[in-house]
Amino acid sequence: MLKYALLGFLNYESKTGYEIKQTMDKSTGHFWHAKQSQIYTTLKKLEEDGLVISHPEHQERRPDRRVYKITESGERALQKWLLQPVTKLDTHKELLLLKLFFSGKLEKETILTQLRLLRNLHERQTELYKTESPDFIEEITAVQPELKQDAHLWEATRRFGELYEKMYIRWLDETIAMVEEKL
Amino acid sequence: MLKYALLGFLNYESKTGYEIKQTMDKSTGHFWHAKQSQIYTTLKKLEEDGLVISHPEHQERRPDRRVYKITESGERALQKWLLQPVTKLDTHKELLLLKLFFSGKLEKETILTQLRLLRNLHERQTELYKTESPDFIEEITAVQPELKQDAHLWEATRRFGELYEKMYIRWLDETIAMVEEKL
DNA sequence: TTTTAATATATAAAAAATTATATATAAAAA
DNA sequence: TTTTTATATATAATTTTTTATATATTAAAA
Repeated sequence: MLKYALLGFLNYESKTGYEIKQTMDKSTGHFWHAKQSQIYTTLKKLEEDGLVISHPEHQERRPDRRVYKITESGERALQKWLLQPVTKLDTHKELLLLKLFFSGKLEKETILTQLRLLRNLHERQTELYKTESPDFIEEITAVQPELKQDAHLWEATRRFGELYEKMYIRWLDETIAMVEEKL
Repeated sequence: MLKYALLGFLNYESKTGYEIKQTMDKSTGHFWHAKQSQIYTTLKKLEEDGLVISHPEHQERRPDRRVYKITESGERALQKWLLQPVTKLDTHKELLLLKLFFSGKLEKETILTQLRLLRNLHERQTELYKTESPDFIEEITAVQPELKQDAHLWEATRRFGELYEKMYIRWLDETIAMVEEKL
């Protein structure tokens, strides 16, 4: 699927792999991420398949860079993908749940310490969703008001992150209380 | 991390790769899953590393099977891993969010159809959490009451799934309303 | 002013995960 | 009674993802 994420970004404007990485981290990062190396190799494959084209740009005081541009074929592929509905749920990996599942023989306090530590991490993440991400959206639409429709959808994805964190903290509180009482 | 999941299951009792797959699908499936092929190859690696040992069992009317057993070294590795706290959040991939993020140019009705379809999927998943999973936990503790502590933790992981689905549906309802109003 | 960290760019190697393929029996459906 | 589907077992090939490595400049810190 990463290929479609890359096409999605390039459909707004041409970019280098490096720039795409920066943009992703600030926008889709919390529901779709990739390492820089993976972005570079996927861009190469997209070019082999004719969905993007690139040209090198010489730079004076930086390594040369390679700018990628979506092709018509790439636009069609993106459009086709966007029109396909999602027909099954994603599966996720939650390390904390995996550990907890097998923690029946650990001491109560060990489990509680781990749960409380994680609660802190999620508190911090919640703050990030409430501040950083909306700023990012406002910045963009200030400069490019034609992206207002897009911005509503971006905001919906940010909102998902916020609700997710709230849910997680609620579950942690419930689970901490349960462990205190019943284990 | 799959290796620790496998050690976790084998720490309850010896099993074949096939059996582990069945058990995983019914228990950790919603927060930690693996394909059968991956389970087999990871079991092999665990044996090379001395964390499990296996022996083949001849069967009359079935292909021979290979039963894996955790070693002392494996038990120590599992214990050590369980004691390490989780220090950073998992990242997830949510296909629907990725599509939505790039859907600014799609027709309103196309987006709504996709959101409503996904809402159905999540409704069904919610039902599964409310019925299937608790049954599974009750079955086990009926036969092995010494696993009651474990069962509380298993129930907590099931509860996570339930809260997650509720949150997802709430977000879908919010988002559907937003699209109807603002796009 | 030397060292360290950050920015900008990318490839190579290794590990993890998915998809495809293979064999054999039993049970169910056509 | 032939075909299909489900159960039980596993390996091979491919794709995806992560980790490690590489180069060069600028800015910041010691």
